[in-house]
Amino acid sequence: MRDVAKLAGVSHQTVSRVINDHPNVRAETRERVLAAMRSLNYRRNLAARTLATRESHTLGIIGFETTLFGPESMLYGIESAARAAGYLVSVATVRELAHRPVLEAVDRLAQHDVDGIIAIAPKPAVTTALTHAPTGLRCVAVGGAGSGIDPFPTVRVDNVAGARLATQHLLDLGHATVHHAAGPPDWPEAQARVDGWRETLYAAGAMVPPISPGWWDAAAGYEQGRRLANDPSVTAVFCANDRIALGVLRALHEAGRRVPDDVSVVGFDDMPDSGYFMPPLTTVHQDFGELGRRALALLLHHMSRGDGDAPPADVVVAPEIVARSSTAPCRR
Amino acid sequence: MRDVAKLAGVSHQTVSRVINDHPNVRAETRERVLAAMRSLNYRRNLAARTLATRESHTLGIIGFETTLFGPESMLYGIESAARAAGYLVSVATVRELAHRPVLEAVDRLAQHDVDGIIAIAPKPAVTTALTHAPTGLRCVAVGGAGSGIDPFPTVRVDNVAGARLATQHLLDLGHATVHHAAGPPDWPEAQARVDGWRETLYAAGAMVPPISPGWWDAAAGYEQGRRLANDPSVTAVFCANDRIALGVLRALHEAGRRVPDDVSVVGFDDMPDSGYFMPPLTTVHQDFGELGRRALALLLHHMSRGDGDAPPADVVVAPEIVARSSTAPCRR
DNA sequence: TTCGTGAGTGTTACCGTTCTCAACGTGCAC
DNA sequence: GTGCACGTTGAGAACGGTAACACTCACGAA
Repeated sequence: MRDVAKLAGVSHQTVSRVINDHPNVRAETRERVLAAMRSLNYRRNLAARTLATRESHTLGIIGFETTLFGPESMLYGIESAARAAGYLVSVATVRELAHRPVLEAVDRLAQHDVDGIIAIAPKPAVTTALTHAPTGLRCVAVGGAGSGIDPFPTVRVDNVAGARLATQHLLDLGHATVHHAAGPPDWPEAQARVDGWRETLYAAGAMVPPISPGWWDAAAGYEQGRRLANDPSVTAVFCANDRIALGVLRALHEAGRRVPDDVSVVGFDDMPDSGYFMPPLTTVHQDFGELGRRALALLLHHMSRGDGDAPPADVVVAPEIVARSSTAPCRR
Repeated sequence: MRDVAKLAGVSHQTVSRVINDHPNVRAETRERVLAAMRSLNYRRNLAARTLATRESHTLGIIGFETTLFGPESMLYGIESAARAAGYLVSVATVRELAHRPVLEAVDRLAQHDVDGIIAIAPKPAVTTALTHAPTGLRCVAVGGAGSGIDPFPTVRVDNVAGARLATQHLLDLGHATVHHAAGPPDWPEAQARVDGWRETLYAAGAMVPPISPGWWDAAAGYEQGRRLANDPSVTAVFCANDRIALGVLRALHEAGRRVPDDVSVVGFDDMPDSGYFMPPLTTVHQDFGELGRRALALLLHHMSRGDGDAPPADVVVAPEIVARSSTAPCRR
C-alpha cells in the first residue's frame, strides 16, 4: 500500500480512501491511485483490515458430518448468497449434535473473527450451545421445528404443514387412514411431521395408527416397510423423508404389495432423483437452497441492525406437494 | 494480551511465548500467565497473528454448486481432518466449471490469506485456472482422471480400474458383452470409465457396443435405459454412476425387462442408499471421505516442504466392487 | 578471576490497514 | 478583506500479535 501511495504521489491514507470508495477524493487523484494499484498488482491485505476494523467479512457455518441430503445442499445456497454480499464462508462441522462439540465449533469460528454464524440446528442441543457464543456475535439457526421461544432468529420449513399436505393428499384419494413411517423421535423435525400427520387424521376423524421409532435412511425405511407390509389394512403410507420412502417401497415390493395399486406412498424432501424411484415418488418438496439463502439474509439483517431490539424473527418456508405416481385412489 | 501481561507481571512477549508453547519459559511463570489468561478470559486475536506471521491457519476449498453426491460428502472428510491439523476451512463455490469463475474463487480465497487450497477438479478447466494462483500458494486437486502431467499434486479414485472391475464382474457372470450407460463425454472421469470398460471388453475379445453421451443424473440414466431396453441383445449394463443406474433400472422395469433375471446392472459410487434400489445395486465403491482426507494430507505435506522440489505426487485410491442383487449369471 | 554459554525475560520494531484529527486551499457570504 | 464551511489531503496513532535482538543472571570451564 505504501508502494502504491509512493507511485501515485499521495499518502497511504488516500490510497485507503480509494479502496473503500470514500466520496471525498478528486476524480483525477483516484485515477492515479487506481493506475498505480493496477501496475503494482496491488491487493489489499484482509488480515490487516480485520485487525483495524474488527470485521473479518467472513461468516461461519456450523454443519454436521452426515450423508443426509438436505443440510449438504444448503451450503451452496448460503455460500453463493454470501459471496454476493461480499462474505467468505468458513465451515465447522461437528460429529454429533451435542452441546460440547457445537461449543467447540462456535469457538473455532469466533477465534477466526467471523462476523456471524449460521448453524444448521435440527436438534435443540445446537441452539442451546449457540447461546454461549461470545456476545455481539450474531447467530441464526436453520432447521428444527421451532419452539416458538427460540433464542435466535430461525429459518425452517413448516414441517407440520408439509405433513398435513401429504396426509391430506392421501385422504383425498379415498384412503380410510394413513400410516406413517417415522423418523427418529428425538429429532424435532421428525416429531413435527408426526404431529402434522396425526392432527390431519384427527381432523378427518380417521383412525390414528401406531408408529415406531426410525431413522432417516433407507435401511430404517426398509424395516418400517416390512412392518407395514405385514399389515393388510395398510393402503397408504406417509414417510418422514424420501430415503425412508425408498426403503418402504422396496419392502412393499418384496412383500408383493404393488405401489400405488395396493398401497400409496408419499415421501418428504423431494431429493434430486426421487422422481425416478419405482414408482416415481409423490413427495413434499423442500427447497434447501432457498432455505440457505433466507438464513443468510436473516443473518445479514440482524448483523446490520446492531443490538437487536427487534424480536428474533422466525422465517417459515412453506413446503409444497409434488404429485407423482406413487399415490393413487384407494381401491378398497 | 497487554492486560494479561500486566496481571501476570510479565511482558507481552512472555505471554506470547506461553501461547505458542515456547520452551524457554519457567514453569512458574507459565502458570501465572495461564492463570491470568483464564481469569481475563483471554483469546488470541488471529487476525493480528495472521498479519504478523503471514499465516492464516485457514485452508480454502473450491467446490461447485451441484447436487452431485460425491463432492459434497468430500467436504466433511476434509474439514474434520483439517480441524485435527489446526486449520479452519473456508469454502468458495463456482457455478460452472470454467476458467473465469475458478480464477475468481482462487482470488477470493487468496485475499483471505488461506495457506493452501484444495480444489475439487473434475474437469481440466479447474486445474488450469489453478495454475494462476499466486505463487507460494499451495494447491491440491482432487478428482478428475489424471493426465499424468498435472501441474499439481492430485488425489483421485482410479476410475479406469473401477470400470474394469465392474465390466469384468459382468463378463465373469457369463455375459457375452457389457453395454455402457455413459456419463458426460467432456468429463474426464466419465471418459476414464468408458476407457476401463472398453479395454476390458477388448481384452476379453467381446464386442464393444456403441455408447451415447449422457449426464450424471437419473433422468439421463432413464433416457439411456430406454435406448438399451429396446435392444433385446442387452443382458448387462455398466452405468457411469449410481444415479444413472437408478434411471436405467426404471427404464428396464417399464420395458418389462427383469433385473437381474433378464439384464444385470452395475453402478459406480456406492451412494448411501443404493443398497435399497430395486433390486439392490451392485456397484463400485468410492470412499469420498477418504479421498478428502488424503487430499488434505497431501496439501499439508506440500505446504510443509516449502518450495516443492519433489515431483507433484499423484495419489490414486483403488475402488472396490460391492456385489449386491442387480447382477446375476447370464441366462442365455 | 574471567569469560563464554544458555535459560529466562524484556524492548523495540514491524505486519498493512483504518481512524482521528489537523492542515490546506477554495469559494462564497458578509 | 475577513470569516467560515467544505472538499481534499496528509501525518500519526491505533489494532493485537510475532520476530529480532538485547539484556540479565547463574553456572561451569579455562
